[in-house]
Amino acid sequence: MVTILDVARLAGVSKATVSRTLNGKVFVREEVKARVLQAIAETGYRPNQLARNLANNKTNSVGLVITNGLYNGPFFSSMIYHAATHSERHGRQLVLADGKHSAREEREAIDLLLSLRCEAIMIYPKYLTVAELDEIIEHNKTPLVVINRELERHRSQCVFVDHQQSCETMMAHLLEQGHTRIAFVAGAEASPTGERRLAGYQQALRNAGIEPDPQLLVRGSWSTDSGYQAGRELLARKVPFTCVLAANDDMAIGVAKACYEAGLRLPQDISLAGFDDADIGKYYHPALTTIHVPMDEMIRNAIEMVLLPEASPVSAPRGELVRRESVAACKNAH
Amino acid sequence: MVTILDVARLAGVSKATVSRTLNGKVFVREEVKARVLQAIAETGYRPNQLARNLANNKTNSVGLVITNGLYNGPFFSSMIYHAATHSERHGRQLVLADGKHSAREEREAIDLLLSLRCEAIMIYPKYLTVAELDEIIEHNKTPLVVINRELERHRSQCVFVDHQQSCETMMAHLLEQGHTRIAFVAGAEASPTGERRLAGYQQALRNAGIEPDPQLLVRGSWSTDSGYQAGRELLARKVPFTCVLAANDDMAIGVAKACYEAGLRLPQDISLAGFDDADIGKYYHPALTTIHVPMDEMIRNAIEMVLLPEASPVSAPRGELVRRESVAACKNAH
DNA sequence: CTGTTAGCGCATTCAT
DNA sequence: ATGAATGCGCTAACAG
Repeated sequence: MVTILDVARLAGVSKATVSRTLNGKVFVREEVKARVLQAIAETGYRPNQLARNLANNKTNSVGLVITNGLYNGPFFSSMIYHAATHSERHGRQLVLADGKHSAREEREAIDLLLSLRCEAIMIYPKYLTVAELDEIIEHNKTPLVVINRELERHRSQCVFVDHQQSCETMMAHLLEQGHTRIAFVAGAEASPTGERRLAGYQQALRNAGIEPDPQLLVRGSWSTDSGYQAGRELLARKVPFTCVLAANDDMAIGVAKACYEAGLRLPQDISLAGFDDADIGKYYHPALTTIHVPMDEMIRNAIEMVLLPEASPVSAPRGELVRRESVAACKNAH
Repeated sequence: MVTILDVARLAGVSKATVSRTLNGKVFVREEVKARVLQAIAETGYRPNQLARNLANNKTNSVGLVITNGLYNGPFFSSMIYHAATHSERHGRQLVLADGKHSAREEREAIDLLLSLRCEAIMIYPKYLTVAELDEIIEHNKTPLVVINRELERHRSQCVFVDHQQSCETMMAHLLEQGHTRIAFVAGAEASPTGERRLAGYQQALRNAGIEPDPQLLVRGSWSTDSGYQAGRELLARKVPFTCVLAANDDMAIGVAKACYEAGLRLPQDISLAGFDDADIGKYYHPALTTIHVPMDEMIRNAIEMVLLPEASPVSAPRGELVRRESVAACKNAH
């Protein structure tokens, strides 16, 4: 591998001069600069970022910890997309680390990013609890921001949306359409997001004077397939309902498949709604009513929090109802 | 930041000893080791990977260049997922670099990864031509593998599937179902993948004694929305067709939306098929007939090629027909 | 404007 | 088994 020294020798200058012409902070005589550039071209020299970063004690990179198994779905691919875009916008390289399947591994992923000397770290936690995250933040010097968790002790180190209230917004819409027998496909157990959405569902029902019927509740695990299974389960119970709300769009689409298989029409026979506003929802038939989670804004906020600590704190973005075709007025409504 | 020296001092040993207990290659007296570990715990020391990598001249990382704007779709999210999984399996960290919007920027992304001293680099090119890729491979010492391009001069540095023949396989199925008026929604212009699929479409038609009708061909740009527009365009032309083949699943779903809007039923009125076997296809209604592109296998091969150069070369995986519900026998068939 | 020197933090000789 | 010294490739004073 050709180093800066090789270039310096070939150009008949010192390493420092090569470094200078490369970094352009200090003036170098045009003639000398030309010789150096020439030597660089001839040797095919490429600065070693490792050495550079070590010398500067600065890496120009931000890390993102998420569970690899999740990259796949539309939700996380959108997250990675925005993370990469906004990192780039701030001149930083995005480094991904896999949180895998346990709190310990999520910690290790953070450690890896820390040892890589990322300037800042973002984490979309799956296993680490709020208390553990608080502790990690407190024991670390590098800026750390948690995505999708509310950290009461660290308001400037988290971005999130209020899932419960988003769900209540959705429920208000559903109830307004005359639905009262609304089934709910919950997210994975122990998922804070899932629990908040479930809580919103139950709260909205009670506010409307309706006691949640356990027969109308079934648990999925976020995947489309789990939504499909949940839909079948719901149908098999033979309890009446006119509307299904799934805790994310993927599961909603799974539910739709189960309905279609049972010969039901959407939205004429069953109304359906989800959460997240995945791209597919817009093109699905019928187009899926959902709650838009402002991923772009969340990630942008997260990156700015962590890269521009002096920036004014931003308010939590809110989920927004997106009315499309999959929810119709309830025909049985009196 | 606490360094190895701080730990050494606190433990009353030399830096070398700390390094040794950390790397475990050389024996260290248990008692001393314990003291060192103790000191590490007390100081919260975390080895600096930069320094470590520089000293070892080795980074344990592999780079992946793709166009950020593409992260979003199911195709690329699946790619990133598998890339991360297989890198991990080989103990390597995946680093993403954005190829952005031009050949120059794709080159820069490679350069970045090179300067980061990734051990190996994978690229899913969008703008760089085969000739340029050949040249890049020849001028570089670090292993480089190109995904989704056939490099005749570098058989061991590329993984790909034969899109034309995959398309012919699909067409054979469609023709077999009695369709003769088959519309085609092509991919983005100048996309080799798109062109190969288009060529397969036309070739299959000619082989069946049917002259491709330009009225049945419309160009999209891979996105669902472009598929939707293409579908509307097709319908607006008022030329008869019984089947639409889209160059990827996203566009197929866009076409489906256009059909539904026009009051057409799938597959009774129009058969529909796509490519890539995106997850959604399985749950779409009707479930989408498609060609499975073995992303998992491709990426695994790519990583092994580049990390285990002595491994025996693998044969190109083939796209496989996945028959589902969106294609029905042509009722007009004589 | 340019060369010299001294680190950045760690791994690895070579001695002991 | 452990310590001292050297170097990885580069940047940043410090001189001149």
